[in-house]
Formats: sequence, structure tokens, C-alpha cells
Amino acid sequence: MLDGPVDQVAPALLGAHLVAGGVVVRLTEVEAYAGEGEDPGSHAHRGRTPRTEVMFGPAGRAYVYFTYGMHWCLNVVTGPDGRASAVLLRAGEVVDGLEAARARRPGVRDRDLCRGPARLTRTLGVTGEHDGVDLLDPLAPVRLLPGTDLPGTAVRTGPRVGVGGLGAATSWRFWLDGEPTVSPYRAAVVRPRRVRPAP
DNA sequence: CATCCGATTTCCT
DNA sequence: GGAAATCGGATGG
Repeated sequence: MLDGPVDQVAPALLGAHLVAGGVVVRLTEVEAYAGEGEDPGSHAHRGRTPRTEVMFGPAGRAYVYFTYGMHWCLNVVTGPDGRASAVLLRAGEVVDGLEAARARRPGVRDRDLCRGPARLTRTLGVTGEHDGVDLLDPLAPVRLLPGTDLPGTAVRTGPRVGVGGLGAATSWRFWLDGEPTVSPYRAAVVRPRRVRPAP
């Protein structure tokens, strides 16, 4: 299920279930990232580092990274060993454990609970401590279940969010058409460097 | 809807 | 040493 070109594996994960922290989420939006040297948008592009170590390991592992000083994002490592490809889980619909989800996100509307990669991890209680866990292990604290209920809904594609430069050329973002839980698209923008206060 | 900025990790210079 | 980061919440128009 996780073998093959990552741009084919990624859309196949739509409709799959992610289980963690007493919450079950049906995935509605994902992004594909290829490996070393192939994809400027991928964290593994520049080779193996401590952070990207798990991306070079077996498929089915969780690659969890920290960004923007406060957010965790969850990827599923795909492909054969050494390929370092992964699928970023961007959004989903809570289909079970709604109470637990709401408890973790007070004041958040239901459809926004997992509407965005960092919201998804927060709602499920996924953090860096889950980096490297085997998502296919029935006993793992975070689990990925094959999409048995893939709807007849069309899969739509577009450029990845927050990926600029050459990496923006590929339409490797995949989502289920018409799903309200899909995150709002934000094009990659380069912020002008902030002016430092004079000494 | 647009802008602003947080507060930390990683990786490059 | 420091920019950039697979972003989100708050705030103001």
C-alpha cells in the first residue's frame, strides 16, 4: 500500500483512517514529497540529517517534524528503504472520538479540528515523541488504517502549499473534492526580511 | 480578507 | 550566529 511512486501512493491515502489519542480521522488532504536530490520541496532533498533520518528508513513509519516555533506536522514515510519519500497528512475529518478531539481544541469548530497539518496533529495529540513510530503496528500510539471507505468522490490535485521555487512545479497536493475539512490553499510567499531595529 | 507575528528546531554560513 | 521553516491564531479593516 505504501510502495510505489510517492505521487501515486499519496492520493491512495485519501480516505484512510488515522487513529491517535482516542480520535479517528478520515484523511481528506495530503501532499507528496519525494526523496534526496529529486524534490527541492522535500526535507530530504539535501540528504540525510538527524531530523530526516526516518525518511530514509522503511515505509510506514511516522516522520514528525517541528516548524514555525510551535507546530508539529506528521508524514507517512513511503516507498522502499533509502528512497526518503513521504506523504504529509494535511487535513481530515473526525469520524470518531469527537469528544476527545473537542477537548483538545476548545473553541474550535468541528470542521476545523483537523483542517491543516498542524491542527491535525494537535487534535490527535501527535508530537515529536511519535517520530519514527511504525504506523502499521496495531499497538502503536499512532496508527494508519487502509482506506476501506474510499468514496466515489473525485480526487483533485494542485500545487503544494508553502513550497516555492522548483518544488512548486509539481501538482503534488491531493484532496477529496467538496470536503469542507480541506485546508484553505495558501501559495508559498517569501516574506520580506524583517528590518532589524537600529542599535 | 489581509496582515502580523509568535517562539523553537534545524541546518547552513 | 542566524535565516528559514510542509503554519495557525489573533486582530483590524
